[in-house]
Amino acid sequence: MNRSTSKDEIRKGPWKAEEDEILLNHVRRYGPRDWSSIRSKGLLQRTGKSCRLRWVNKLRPNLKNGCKFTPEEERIVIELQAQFGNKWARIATYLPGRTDNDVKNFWSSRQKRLARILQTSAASSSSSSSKSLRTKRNVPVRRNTVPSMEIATLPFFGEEPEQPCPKPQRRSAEDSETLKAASLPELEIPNSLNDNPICANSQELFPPILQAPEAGMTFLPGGNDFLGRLEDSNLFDAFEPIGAVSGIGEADQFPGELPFFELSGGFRTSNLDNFFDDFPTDMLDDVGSPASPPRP
DNA sequence: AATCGACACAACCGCAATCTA
DNA sequence: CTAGATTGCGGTTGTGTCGAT
Repeated sequence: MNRSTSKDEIRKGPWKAEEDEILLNHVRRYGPRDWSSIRSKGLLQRTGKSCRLRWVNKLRPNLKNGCKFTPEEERIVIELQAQFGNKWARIATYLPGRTDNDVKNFWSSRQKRLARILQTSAASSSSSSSKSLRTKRNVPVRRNTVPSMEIATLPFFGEEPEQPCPKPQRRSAEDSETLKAASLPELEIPNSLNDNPICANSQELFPPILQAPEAGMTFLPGGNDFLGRLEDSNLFDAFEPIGAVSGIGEADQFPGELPFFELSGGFRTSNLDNFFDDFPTDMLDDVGSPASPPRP
């Protein structure tokens, strides 16, 4: 791979612990800036760009490294993506401990999954044999699960404090299936950032982040946008129109802080919780070929 | 046991915006 | 004012892991 050779050469690829340590020392001493000087001083054979990225994505304090996105975080991302588009850095400011890269990866992963689901369903719709994902991954059909719109009416703010980063590992298939089979408890995870030590700590570290980036910003729940972007209205015929649930048509206002965690009047868009996970995969069997891909 | 596909994650690249001399 | 340097962002790619077959 020729990751690093001569002294002048820029080193690429995975970071070593020693490099991280050097980078951390630099930040401790000079702060998170002057990235280019790290190389010019001969401390590391990395570009300033690379150093900055490493700091932002891995070394910065209070990052939720190794934590899968909680349903709450997933919902926030979905909402904000509908609102802002692919402004990952902006979206990430609403998710303490998450980086733009995290959000970006999460989203693209979801998009791929959705695209695959739609593709599979389109391909199999003609043959009416809907093995698709369910068969392949042995996903149980959840005909009795609570429809998303009903979930939206459930109490959203849990009581028990969430364990911070309980397990730094990927979501196992078992996790996913458990989540699907018994989604309600999972959906009632606590939402208060203050309950999460890491998040609470983040308030000290990133106070500005917890303010709405734009004061008085109008928050359109985004559900309509988001659904619209799926460009397959038939897909959602089974659901009530979003606006039909407790006056969703009107714009909500962000409170001054913690915009997504303390919305009053019910956070209707929780219908997007685990949006993709909540797809009963066979539901798509009745859907014809999408007019166009979900969204690039 | 081997293989494959899906997924999560890390890191690079190119471009744009911003800063600074 | 301007050119070069630096920083920030979004898109993309590469890799490792895990479950299913």
